[in-house]
Amino acid sequence: MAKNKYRRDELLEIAIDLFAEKGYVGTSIRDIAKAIDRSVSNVYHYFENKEELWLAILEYSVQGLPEKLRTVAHGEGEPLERFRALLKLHLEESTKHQRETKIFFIDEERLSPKGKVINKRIQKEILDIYVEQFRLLQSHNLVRTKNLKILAFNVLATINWFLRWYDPEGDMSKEEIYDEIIDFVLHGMCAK
Amino acid sequence: MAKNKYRRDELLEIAIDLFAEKGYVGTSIRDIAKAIDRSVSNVYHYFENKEELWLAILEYSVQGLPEKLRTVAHGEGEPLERFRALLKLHLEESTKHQRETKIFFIDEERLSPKGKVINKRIQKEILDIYVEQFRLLQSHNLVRTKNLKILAFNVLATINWFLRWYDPEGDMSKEEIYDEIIDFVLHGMCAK
DNA sequence: TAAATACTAGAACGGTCGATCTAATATTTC
DNA sequence: GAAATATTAGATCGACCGTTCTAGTATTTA
Repeated sequence: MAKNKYRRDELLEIAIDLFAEKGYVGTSIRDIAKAIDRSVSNVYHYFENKEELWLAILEYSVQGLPEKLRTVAHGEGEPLERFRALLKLHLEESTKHQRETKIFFIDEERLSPKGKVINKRIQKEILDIYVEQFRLLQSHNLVRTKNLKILAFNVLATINWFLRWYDPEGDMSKEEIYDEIIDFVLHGMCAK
Repeated sequence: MAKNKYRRDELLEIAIDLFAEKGYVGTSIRDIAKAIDRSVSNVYHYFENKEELWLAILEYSVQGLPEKLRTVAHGEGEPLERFRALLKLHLEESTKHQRETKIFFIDEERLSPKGKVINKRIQKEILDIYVEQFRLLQSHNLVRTKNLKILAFNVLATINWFLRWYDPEGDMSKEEIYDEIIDFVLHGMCAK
């Protein structure tokens, strides 16, 4: 009972790697099976089909992100400091699940209706968290911009684009990069 | 001589539509032929293979972007106003070629080595234009951030992400959105 | 220990893929 | 008007796709 869970997760890990590298359509079940040196049947034993495998990856990683973000967003403290913590957590979580988050954005259009719905829902949840934060900050006169939705898009742009160029092997430490990004975002939105 | 060019371009237009919607791997030559009600051979008559069709799209649209941006970047006027014009042009061009620019970012990893090289080159050219601008602005004490490359990534993030959510049918006019984005970017980078 | 269940491999199925081949019809060139 | 060339359709190729089927071997359950 512990073993099969282990083998299932191994399979998920490999699938994440391949999906992140070659995309959903570009990765075949045979590719995944071959990469972990098992048979195709083994994949179908743990997952009903390719789409369910994809959804399992989402559940395994990205699914929980909105809840984590909300915990910080609804927490205690000064509004601006809390928002700063929100950005930091979001960047950290994205880095931790860099491959999965990348998949999440790359192939969203190529999924079945069911997959699309789930994808859209998660993105909407995250967007709403930010818009809500901006409304709060606005009531403290801490936001300059008028359109909060566009502001949210711009902030999410910076966070999500970061995943495209960030290289763990690069010169700069994660912390340094986080600080630069947070600085950019805060000045981009703040009133003073 | 005019006619075949015309039919070739029609083909390109359809291909852009489908690639933007379904991605490179997700769109077959048959899909393209069927969408324009021609035979598969017709596609292969105008383009050597699928990859060449892709490259033709790049040439048709995105290829010229760096040169256009450079023209503004190296133009006359106050550094900051010139940079503002650069952002505006970049947003306008991206919107004009929204579908192609989207393709450009979506499937970059699924190309042949040749395609990847071209893709990377264009992205590098654009990045360099921005880094150069920032160096100039920095010498006028107009840039707050230390790391110019990360700053460039952040600015490009905002511009490129805009293509993902912008809906021509939406409420806001393009001009309004451009202004919001430019405002966000300028405050994100500027010193004062 | 016997029956039920979990797991695994490999062949096979129907379908689509990019690409090619054959052959016919326009169009241009001389 | 004849030869060369451009353009078209449709059949066909081998490779690969997601998925299923068959059949075997471990492992758990009673």
